[in-house]
Amino acid sequence: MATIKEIAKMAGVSTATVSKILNGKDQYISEATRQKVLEIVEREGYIPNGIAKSLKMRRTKTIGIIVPDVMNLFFSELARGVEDAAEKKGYSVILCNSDNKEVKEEKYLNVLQEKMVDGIIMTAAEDSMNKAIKRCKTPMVLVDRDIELDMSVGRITVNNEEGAYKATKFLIERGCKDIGFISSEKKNKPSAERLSGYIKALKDHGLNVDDRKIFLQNFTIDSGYNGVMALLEKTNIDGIFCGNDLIAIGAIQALKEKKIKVPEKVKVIGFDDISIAQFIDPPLTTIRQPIYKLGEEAVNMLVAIIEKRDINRNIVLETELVERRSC
Amino acid sequence: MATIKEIAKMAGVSTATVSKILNGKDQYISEATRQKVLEIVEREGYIPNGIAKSLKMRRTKTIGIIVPDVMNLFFSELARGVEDAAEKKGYSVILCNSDNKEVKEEKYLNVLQEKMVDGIIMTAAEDSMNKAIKRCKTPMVLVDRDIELDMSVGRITVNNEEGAYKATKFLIERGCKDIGFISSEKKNKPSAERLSGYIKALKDHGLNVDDRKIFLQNFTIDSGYNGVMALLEKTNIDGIFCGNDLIAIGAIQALKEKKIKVPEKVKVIGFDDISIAQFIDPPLTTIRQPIYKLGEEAVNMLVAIIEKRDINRNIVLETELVERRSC
DNA sequence: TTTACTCAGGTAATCGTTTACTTATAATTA
DNA sequence: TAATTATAAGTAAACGATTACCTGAGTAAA
Repeated sequence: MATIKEIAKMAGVSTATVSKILNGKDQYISEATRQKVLEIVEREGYIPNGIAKSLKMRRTKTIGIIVPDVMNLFFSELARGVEDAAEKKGYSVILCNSDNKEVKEEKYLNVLQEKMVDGIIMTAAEDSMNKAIKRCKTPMVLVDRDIELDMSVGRITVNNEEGAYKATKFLIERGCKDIGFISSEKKNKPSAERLSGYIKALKDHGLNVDDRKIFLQNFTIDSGYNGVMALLEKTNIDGIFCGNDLIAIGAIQALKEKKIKVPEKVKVIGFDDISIAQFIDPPLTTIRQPIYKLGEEAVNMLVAIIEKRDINRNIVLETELVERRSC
Repeated sequence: MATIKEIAKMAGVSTATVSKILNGKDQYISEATRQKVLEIVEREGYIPNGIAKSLKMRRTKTIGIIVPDVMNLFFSELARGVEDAAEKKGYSVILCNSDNKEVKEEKYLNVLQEKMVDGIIMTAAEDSMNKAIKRCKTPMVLVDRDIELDMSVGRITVNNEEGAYKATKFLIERGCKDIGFISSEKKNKPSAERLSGYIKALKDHGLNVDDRKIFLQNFTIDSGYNGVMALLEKTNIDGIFCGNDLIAIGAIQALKEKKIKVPEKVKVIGFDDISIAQFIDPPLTTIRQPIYKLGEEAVNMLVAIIEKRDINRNIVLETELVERRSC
């Protein structure tokens, strides 16, 4: 692979001249040499060494994104939003899957710092990550899950409590009296917030909160299935608010197995509106999060932090109820 | 951020010594200095600058992956397989979404080369990419789609024709006489191969190939929907082989809308076995591709090429029919 | 005593850019 | 004419690691 030095020699100019031309700092370069250099660059298929450039410039035009799992539709959409926005701004993105494991999160945080990424977008598993995050000097924005932390990092979340409130209220208005809640553990922030919204809505409408109707495990299809099975053993339900759409999918599957009709006997509402929510049977009523936008906004905020522009470092996006046929 | 020079000064040793210790080349380092250096490294939270390292070592321990769209479940699973395997081997992965657009593919190919990735894994849209690919000096393996090219790149594909043959044969054995085929355009290699398998199976079983039963558009849910609508206008069908599961989802949706029962009136079989195939209604019978494994194998092959180990550069994985309730 | 070898570390070139300075010439101004 | 300015380059020092080669002390063998 040719280097700038060789290109310079071929063109009979200095490396400085080549560099200036390639970077548009050609105010004081004659058109003749400009053309000649460009020609040789083209002919040789010269590609500048970005690593050398990064070393000198102290920036890599690369950001890292740490998510639990890209195979999860929520995070694949988030990742896509991030990548699209990053690409527009001239950044590449390094993808890391943490499986919600602290040890992997910490490892990736380290790798990304070694690779000198300009910034990191992260969905951190738990509050216990805050030491590691604090130690990290790279600009960072936390997405989806808020972490107890000082204000040095950006945060982009969704109004979970209000979304959950809307969902629960919707079920109540459709006549449900015994509403179950299936979600992830409380140490998962969004899950905890959705639980609050659920409880608040019940109380506001004179329904009482019944622990036997609450099942907290994971944000997975399996948990949805398990949740329904567990709930049905202990109590009666005529509606389920699922902490996310994957849970809703598992829940509906379990209900079908039990020959319980959705929405006639039990109404189900999800959270997220992942892309397949409309294609399951029945099409899922759910609380839509602007997932793709979450990713875009994360990049915008991150780049602002990187460029030391002054911006709002705490964005909360709103949700929207999407009515389909599962309620 | 501290540099190796500062660490060396604090420890009262040379940078060479620090470097050797950090890289395990400490055969000729006394335990005392080793401890002292490690202590200071720990205390200062020193993280070596990977960019500088990469410049000197001429490798980045990073690979790039170019796929049409991570939001597509097929590619998110592929990406996950790649990332997991890469992580195990100490590589990071830069994610690029091409939307099947040549201009984006070429752009990313360039960016990745500038970033000096050690290798590239790619699902290239069309044969027309082969010039750009040939020009690229970085080790590369093509996944999912084969491209007319000399043997300098690795390829990992699936036996599409045989899978399609199995699928079509399965429908025939279930009593279907009028079998439609909905898939992507022919310039998409896997789609073309699946078409061949479909045709071969029909011929082998004495059924004739009817152009009105073939609809080629995209590998999307919408295309599945459009395909069914188009097919129903022109002809009768009692079975559909869908070029992938997304198409099958759209097809089933269209059939439901038309009040045509699946599988009673029309049997549907997909291709891929993406993670949600089992959760749609009815659960989708499909030809499973080892998608995750495709990603893993791609990394293994790529790393072998990077390390100049001699290996088979053309792997074809087998498919497997997964029977569920849509047939 | 001399030679040779092992041990424990240091010196400095190198990777491929960018860019603050410098230089040289030509053009303009006073 | 002299001084200034604009134009068109070139020089070389970083950026932060790695590592081939070098050094000097101690030890063992001849």
